[in-house]
Amino acid sequence: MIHAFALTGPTASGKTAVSIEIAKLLGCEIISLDSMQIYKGMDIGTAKVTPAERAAVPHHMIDFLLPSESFSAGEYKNMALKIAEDIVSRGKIPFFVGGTGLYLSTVLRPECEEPPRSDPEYRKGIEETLTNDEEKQKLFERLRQIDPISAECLHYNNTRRVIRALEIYDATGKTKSYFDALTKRQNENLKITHVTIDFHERENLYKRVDVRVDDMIKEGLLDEVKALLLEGHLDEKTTAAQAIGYKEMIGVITRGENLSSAIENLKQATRNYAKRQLTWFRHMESARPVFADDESGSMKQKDALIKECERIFKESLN
RNA sequence: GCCUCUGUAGCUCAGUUGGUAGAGCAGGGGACUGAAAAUCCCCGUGUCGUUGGUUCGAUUCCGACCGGAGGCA
Repeated sequence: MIHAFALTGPTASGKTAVSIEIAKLLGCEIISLDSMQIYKGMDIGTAKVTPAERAAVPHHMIDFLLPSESFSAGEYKNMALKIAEDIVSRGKIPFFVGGTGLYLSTVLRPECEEPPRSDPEYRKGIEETLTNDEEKQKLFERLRQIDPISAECLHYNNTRRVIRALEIYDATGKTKSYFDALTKRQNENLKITHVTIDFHERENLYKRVDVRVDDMIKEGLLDEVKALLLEGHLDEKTTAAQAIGYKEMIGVITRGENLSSAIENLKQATRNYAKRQLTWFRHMESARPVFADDESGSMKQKDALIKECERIFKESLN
């Protein structure tokens, strides 16, 4: 049985600073819970922990892939759990920190028969047939025949997930809902103490997002993306090229789009993303919210926030 | 000064041959099981610039006025 900590929250909520302090205080190693910080060279745009921070506290699941390589939540789970065991064997506490909700949810599920890896060729083949609304509905209808349970919780417009559900069936002859059912119960081997940072006043978060984006630009996000492009690691089709901050800069560099409007778009996309993250974490059963601002809307001192989180983690150790 | 266009949701704009209006974006809520920084779903009352007039009824037609854009001087 592994006992791990998790700290989640929307982008720019201050997770990193809190996590470093907690890790030092309670003896943790950090496992990044972030689908973009896995990539080498994507530092500024992902607000990756600095070398100094990494020297102070060991970080895992960072910088091990090129942006041109693909990755998945399943691989994340396998790798991260192995690392967590390793950390425990060294007498430290594994500490998941980041904003990718799916990765945390996946880690929390029990290990059992695994659904197949997703196949880009299969995806592309189907996507090409989806030229209009009618085709989408037809595809959805096929899923409804095969796996009505999965179809029920999907909208036919969400072709990405409709395709995934069909892919599982076509590859294995078993439905997506079959695999889902296997993991419905809790992972008995993992106990998690999960704190999520929230805001009473949404505007406080959005202001921080704007400041963060301006900082990224000052730190040289545009040059970072230029360099990645030159090295040929950021071609348009990869996941990494869709990352917020990267897609906008790619537009500036390769399509001559206006930089200041790209920055505005980047801020907007980040705010929208932060809201989605909030929704995800607020509804996670494991999540215990800690607010970065008080009810009247004024921001808490950083130390106060750290103390609050520390108290929850500390108590969970007994 | 004259002429033309224009003023409708936080923003950009549709629209009503006269019966008080609707899209996109923003904003809010939600979903999420190996692409997830992705993908998708739900939520639209606002002095229809102001003020007179015509009309049973005006945001819609007419006049004046006040903004804005352009043209001629």
